[in-house]
Amino acid sequence: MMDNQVLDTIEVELAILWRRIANRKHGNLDRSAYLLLHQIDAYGAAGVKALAEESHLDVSTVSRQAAALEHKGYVTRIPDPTDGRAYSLQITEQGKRELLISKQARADRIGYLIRDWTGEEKRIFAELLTRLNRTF
Amino acid sequence: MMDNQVLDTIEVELAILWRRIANRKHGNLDRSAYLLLHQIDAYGAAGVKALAEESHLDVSTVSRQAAALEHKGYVTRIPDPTDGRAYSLQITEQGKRELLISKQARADRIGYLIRDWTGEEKRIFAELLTRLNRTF
DNA sequence: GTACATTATTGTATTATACAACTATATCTG
DNA sequence: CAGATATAGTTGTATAATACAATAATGTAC
Repeated sequence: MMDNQVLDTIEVELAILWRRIANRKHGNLDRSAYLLLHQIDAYGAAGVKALAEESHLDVSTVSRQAAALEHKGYVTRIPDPTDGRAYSLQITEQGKRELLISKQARADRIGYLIRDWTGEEKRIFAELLTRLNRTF
Repeated sequence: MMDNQVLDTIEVELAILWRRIANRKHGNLDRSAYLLLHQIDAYGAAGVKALAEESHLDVSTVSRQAAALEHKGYVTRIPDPTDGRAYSLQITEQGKRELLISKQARADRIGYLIRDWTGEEKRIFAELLTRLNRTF
C-alpha cells in the first residue's frame, strides 16, 4: 500500500523528469553528442557497433552521431588495420576540451538546481540513479 | 571535491536516464498522452493554456496532444459558457479506465526494476525526484 | 570460391517538441 | 460604441533523436 503510493510517485516523476531534461545544449554539445563523447572518453576508443551496444542505441543512430562529432573535429576515425570495414572513434584534444566545458556547464546547472540538498541527499540520489540506469 | 564528483555522476546519469526512459507505450497511452491525462485527472478539467502552463509546454504542443486524447475518447471538450474561445478538457470514464491501466503497467515496470531496493531507498528516491522536478 | 556474416552508412518514418502565423472571440480605451 | 489590442486555441513548419530497412563493402567458413 505505502509501497504502491511510492511507485506511483516515482513513475509519474520519472515521466515528468524526462520532459524537464529535454534537449538542451550546453556549449557546443547537445545531449546525445555529449553522451557519446563522454562514453568514448570514459571507456576508450571504439567502433559504432560497440558504442551502440554499450549505450543501447541502434547502430544507425550512433553512426550519425559519430559522423557529427567527427565533422566538428571532436573525434577522429581510425581505420582498423585488421578489418577493412571497421573504424575506431578516438576523442581528439579539441573533443576533450569541449567535453570538459560541457560537463562543467551541466554539473553547474544541476548543482544549482539541487543547491539546497544536503551532501548526503546528493550522494544517495547519485547512487540510486546509477543503480536504476544499470538495471535497465 | 567529493561534491563535484557526485554532481558529475548525477549529471551523466540523468542524461542516460533520459534515453533509457525514451517513449514507450504502456497500454494505449504514450508518455506525453499519459502525462496530460494524468494531469487532467489529478488537477481537474482545464483548457490547453492552463495545462500548457502547468506542464511547461507550448500551447501548440498541448493542443495537439489534447486533440489526440479527444479523438480516442479519453477526454471531452466542454465549451466555456463565459468565453467563446475557451474549452475545458474533462476526463471521461474511458479515459479514467485507460489511465489506470497505463499507470498500473508503469508502476509495475518501475517496481520490477527497483525490486531490490529497500522501502526506504524507494521512498527517498521518490522524494528527491519530486523535489528536483519542482525546482526546474 | 561461393555463401553467409558483419561493420558501417544511408533512406525513410515517427514522435515530441517549439515557434510563427492565423482565426475567432474578448476586453479596453478614447 | 468602434477600433485597437489582448487572449484561447489551432495549424503550418522546422528540428532533434530515434528505429527499422535496405545497401555497400569487407571478412569468414565450408
